[in-house]
Amino acid sequence: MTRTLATETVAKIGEQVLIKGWVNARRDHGKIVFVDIRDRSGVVQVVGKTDLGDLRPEDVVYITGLVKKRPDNLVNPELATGTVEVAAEKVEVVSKAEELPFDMGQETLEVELPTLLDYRALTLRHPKVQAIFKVQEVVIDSFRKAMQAKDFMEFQAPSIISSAPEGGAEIFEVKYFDHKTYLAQSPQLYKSLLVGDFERVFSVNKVFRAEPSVTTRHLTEVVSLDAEFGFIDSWVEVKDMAEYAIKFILAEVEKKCAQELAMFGISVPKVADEIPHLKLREAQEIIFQRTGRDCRQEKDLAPEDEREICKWSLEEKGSDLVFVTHYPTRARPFYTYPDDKDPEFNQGFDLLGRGVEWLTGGRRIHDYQTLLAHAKEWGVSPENIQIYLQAFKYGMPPLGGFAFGAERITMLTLGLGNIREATMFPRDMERVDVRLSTIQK
RNA sequence: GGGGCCGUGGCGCAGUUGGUUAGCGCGCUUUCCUGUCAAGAAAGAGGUCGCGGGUUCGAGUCCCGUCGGCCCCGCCA
Repeated sequence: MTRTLATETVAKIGEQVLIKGWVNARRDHGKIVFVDIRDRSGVVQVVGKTDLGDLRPEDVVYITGLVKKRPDNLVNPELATGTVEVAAEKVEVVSKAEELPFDMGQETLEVELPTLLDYRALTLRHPKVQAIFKVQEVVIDSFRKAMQAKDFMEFQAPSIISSAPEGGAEIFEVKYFDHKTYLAQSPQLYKSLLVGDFERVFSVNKVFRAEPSVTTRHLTEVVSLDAEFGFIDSWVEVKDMAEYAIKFILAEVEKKCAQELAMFGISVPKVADEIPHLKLREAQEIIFQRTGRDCRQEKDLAPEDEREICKWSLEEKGSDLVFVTHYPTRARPFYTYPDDKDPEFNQGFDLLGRGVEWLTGGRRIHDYQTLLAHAKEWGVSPENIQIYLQAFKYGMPPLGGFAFGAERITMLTLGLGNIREATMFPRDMERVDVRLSTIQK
């Protein structure tokens, strides 16, 4: 007999089926026993005699039985398969589970972060935990679809690089035969140079940052959603493309993940018809006006300021998302394009949402001589970025691009408190599946 | 790298101004129960309070050290 998935039972009333899955819960009434069986489609109730009484949570079972329509008074409206149940005839335990370290039967898995991650193979079975990664899948998939719809070509960026394009402190060194190489902290230089070859490119890949920071929003290994394109008239076009992408992504999440969002009791971030954008100095002025906190000379917004400007955006503009543009030129990498009117500030931007950065982007310098001059001024040796410079030496259109953090979009869309929850196997300074401080002893 | 907080049975927590046998919920074991869907009921097992030292007649409860964890800041996606 071929397997029937849990949710397929509703269409098979009166039929004999074979259900394969995990025991989600067992309710033993003595002469009658109920067992919820979970598979990738969902959960269905199996009803039977005492032979179901020995089943324990997470046992893998094959159950043959008859699908029965439940009487009206026994329908469970909370369950997608609540109108039916499977009357067990044969029960086979394929794999017996040991006693669980915590209760998996709760609607919300009530464990602390270390427990959640220490038992990752197990906690990933919980429906609400799975919902996080369903959302993440849609985020990444819809980024691809958004860029493809705009004629961008996906490419594979290298992870092993020979020099650090954006400063050196936060980069992992890699032993590479007899040479010193690094893990890429961004596909930046590659996506930019590829604009000289393909005009419009994007990539979905891991980037690595050796920043010694342990916060709720930093990881050492993250999924970067990158895009870059040429023949732009101004940085505004780059911002608009990023805006298009995130609107597309959030609309897809809203459409495809209604159930998942409901589990977290949250809706996708509110986006205004046009996402508000303001210069860093304007943002700082607003913060000063609203809070009296004077950060007007700072080169960036502190986390507290980011939260405040997001609050402002939601209250005044009805948007959870807000662009902050024109950061001090010296505070950004050598390739960012200084503003024509005010070269102290550049044509770059961040997208903030629900208090945290989602994206960084901007226009890049396309003129070869200017780029060379900037590289030198920034202390970047031209020999180290030869492959990059080559693209600009032989004709490069005006260009720009942006990069989203996939885990951050997931985290903030669902309102999670820690980015590690939005990562299946998070890497940070103190954890690589196991806690490093524990195994070093 | 700087600062704050925390560490009590498998999990999540409570333990008043230090004072007799350390509590609760979930889970676990046994029993009862034919309609539950976080099933219910009854009984039971399981901790000496991260570790080391100190103060005290007496410490989970105060002090020092140590190990571990969480959060905030710097930096960023």
